[in-house]
Amino acid sequence: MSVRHGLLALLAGEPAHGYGLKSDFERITGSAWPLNVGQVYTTLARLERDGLVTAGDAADDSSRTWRITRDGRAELAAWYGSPVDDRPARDELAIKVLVAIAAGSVDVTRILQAQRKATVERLQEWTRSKRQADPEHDLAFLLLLDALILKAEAEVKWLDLCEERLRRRKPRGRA
Amino acid sequence: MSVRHGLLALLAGEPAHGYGLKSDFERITGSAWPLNVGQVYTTLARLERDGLVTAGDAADDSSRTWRITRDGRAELAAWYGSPVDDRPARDELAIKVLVAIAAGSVDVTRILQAQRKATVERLQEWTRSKRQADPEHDLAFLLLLDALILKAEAEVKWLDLCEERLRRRKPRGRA
DNA sequence: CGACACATGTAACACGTTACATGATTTG
DNA sequence: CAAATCATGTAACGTGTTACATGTGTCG
Repeated sequence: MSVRHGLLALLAGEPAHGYGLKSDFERITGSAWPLNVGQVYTTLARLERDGLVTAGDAADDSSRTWRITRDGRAELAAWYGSPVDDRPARDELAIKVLVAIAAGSVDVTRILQAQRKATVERLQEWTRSKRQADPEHDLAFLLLLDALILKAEAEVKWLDLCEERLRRRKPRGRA
Repeated sequence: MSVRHGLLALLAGEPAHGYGLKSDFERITGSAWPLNVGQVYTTLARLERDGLVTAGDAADDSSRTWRITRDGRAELAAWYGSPVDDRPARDELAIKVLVAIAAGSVDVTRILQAQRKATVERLQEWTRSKRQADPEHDLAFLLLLDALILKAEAEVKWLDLCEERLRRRKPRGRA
């Protein structure tokens, strides 16, 4: 529900056109998460269906101005006020590794190393970007990079841990 | 595509019934990610549609045995062989914080602290579970806990970083 | 017999996402 | 004028997810 609530949050600031929301969203998220403009409109339609936003008819000037409703503000406040989902979302990488281990006949180490390589590469890109960012102006972008970097670091740590645990278990089949 | 590929991977080991796949999946992922059995069947139907699995008709004994196809094995190998999605998935927490900052009129610190509290709580639960796990038998479960813990730790670090960066920027409005 | 695990499946909906069609306005 | 940007929207599809309906077998 990121896009949904993201747009709601933007509209809480001031009414806007669908097209503008796309730009705002991308500016705020430093273009790390591009948003297809079509998705803005589908999402707005769903928000309208749920009574969280309204828009004047486009009849007059072919551009609709979207506004958040009272219910919308309540929903937004609830979103802000409650921590992001309590139980862990399905993690594709973890599932991949776990089923690979369970399968037995798969070269798990190769998977781990390939993933590690890819993740470290992304990590370096982001670290590079971070050095070039201006802490005064690009605060949001910087925070975003921090998030990506910390996540990637955690992933690398986990991959290493997997290898270690596997090695520690594996001593069998060989002298 | 976690469920989809997860089931495919399980079927690569040996043919199975839909119901059994549910149990296998949950056993392997330590019941951290329960899988509604209905989803198993919808997913199997989609895999069948895509030619990645086949199943005999249930006509005979009302239980269908699902098998992976050659295309299925190819797809699975591709999944194993390529790192998990290159560009970062939309991160609800990051988006929440970024739009909250952009909004200006939202108490970001409260959001950060509420989230921190919730995350630390989960962290402690998982750490407790980890202490009780047997490294010999519950290897998969242990790895899963490691993943959750490392992720949560990264999240906490990020939340702290956000607060710090905000504090560092904020010195205004007060003597 | 009654509860529980085994077993299958459909219908409906959620959000996310892309591709496509269309037009107005601005600017080089 | 042509290209880019602004602007709106629909159609279609993907996975994930839940609720519901249905039946068999087994064990206490």
